[in-house]
Amino acid sequence: MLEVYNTLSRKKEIFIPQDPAQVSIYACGPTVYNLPHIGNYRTFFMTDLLVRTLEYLGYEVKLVMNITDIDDKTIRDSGKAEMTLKTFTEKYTEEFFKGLDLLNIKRASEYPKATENLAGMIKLSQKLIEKGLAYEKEGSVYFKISSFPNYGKLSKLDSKKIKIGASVDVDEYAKDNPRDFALLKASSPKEIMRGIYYESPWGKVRPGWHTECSVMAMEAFGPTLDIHTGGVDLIFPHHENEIAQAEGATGKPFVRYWIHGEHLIVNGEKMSKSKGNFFTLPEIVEEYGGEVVRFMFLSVHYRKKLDYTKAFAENAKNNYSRLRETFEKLEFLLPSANLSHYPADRKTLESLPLFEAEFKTALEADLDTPKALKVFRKLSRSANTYLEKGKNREVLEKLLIQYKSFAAVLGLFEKKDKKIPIEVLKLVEKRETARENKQWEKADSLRAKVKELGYSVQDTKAGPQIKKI
RNA sequence: GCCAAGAUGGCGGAGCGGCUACGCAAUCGCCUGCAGAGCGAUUUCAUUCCGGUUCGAAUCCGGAUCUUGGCUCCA
Repeated sequence: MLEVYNTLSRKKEIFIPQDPAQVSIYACGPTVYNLPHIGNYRTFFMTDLLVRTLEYLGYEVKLVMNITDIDDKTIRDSGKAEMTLKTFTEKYTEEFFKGLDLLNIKRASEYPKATENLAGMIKLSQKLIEKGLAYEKEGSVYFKISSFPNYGKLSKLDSKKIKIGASVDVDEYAKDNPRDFALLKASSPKEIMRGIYYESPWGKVRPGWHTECSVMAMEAFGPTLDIHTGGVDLIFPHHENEIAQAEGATGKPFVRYWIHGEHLIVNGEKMSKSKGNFFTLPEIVEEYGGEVVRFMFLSVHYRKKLDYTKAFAENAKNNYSRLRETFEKLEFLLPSANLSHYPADRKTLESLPLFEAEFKTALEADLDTPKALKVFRKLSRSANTYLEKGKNREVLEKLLIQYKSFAAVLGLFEKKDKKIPIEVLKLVEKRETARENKQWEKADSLRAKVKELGYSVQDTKAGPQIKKI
């Protein structure tokens, strides 16, 4: 039984999908106007973790994540770059996918784009106008929050008390009430000149940000979906508005479980370009590797702020390496493991189901990855201890299977190691011969050569273990 | 102003009512031609402050102090 924290109730709830055959998840995806930063990816990671956990627990999952490829920022920055909106957003969509791969984030079933869903948005707007929940003004369509009594139920904000921002939008668009939000925005003359518009009953328009998500989510799953994910900052107004639009139109509950991921901050401060503490994913991956970044995410619960600091990153790197070391050792030793030479260690074998149970319990408790990692470490230690005294094939096999099972749920150790070059293998072989003949100087110089090629050799009882540095 | 979240050892950072976090650092041992790396074990050391609940609290409940975040584009 999976328990998740539902923002709607502010409580942990037992998760029961409406359709036992398939869990429906909609995740807010990126706005493709620049390289996503590491905090963005923490949220995408969180959704990936959720999917993997559900699959581990035996569910079939369908995940849909949108790509916002038209909004104020994409229009503005594509203009600055003197590119068409399409070319510009395609470039950053590709970057986004590259980032997912770096973090072993599994692809969603679909990535619908805002620009491809205008028909649905226009239809939704029409329906809301018919119901008296929206109105047209100067070519834009706005949602009238005063007509929707449930407004504020997710964010727990009183719609009358929401502070009106000093945003330019307030005067830029003629709304009845400054708190009303746009479903469709009238395209500006400049936008029309660039071809950024769609024909609608109210003239040439482009989508409002909130509209696309409601439309694409319902397009994929119908009026009610199981889970909707996103970052905490989307609770208000984005998700609040999604609820208003969807429930206003259908009269049915839109989302059964809202799951929000906390932010990543840097040295105790919010990431921002002006503070100079803004990190894109490639920058950090460059230094630590994608799996270590993933490990960082895993080591802090998704509803807790992750304070990214140098010390924290180093810590994660060490912890990660220790786990990986054991994994590699198991893989390395297994082929040469003797069937009967060593006795099967009962204690080790019997501990495996216990670890498995503990691991599962941890994830079921609102995706408690820090605890799951703790169990993983226990397994690692247990494996290490066993390897010191015995190498029975059966035990090694079972340890490795267990190891891989944990790793798969957490999304670790998936990077396929590039094949070791023949050159390196030959050098190592020569070195072994030299060692057998006790030609230590020769052996050492060969080791140095191997190192130059970017590999290290460790002498073990089972022979030399080669690793990429 | 209105909502939230958090304060743990030399450092970083888990823990969510009783039981080992873990990593770094230190010590010992194993392994080794050497080296590195690895592995195991060990010591010292903490729970922001003040109350309360409890047989028992880092953990639950008040209060204080400090820090951070949201209320506006935002993962």
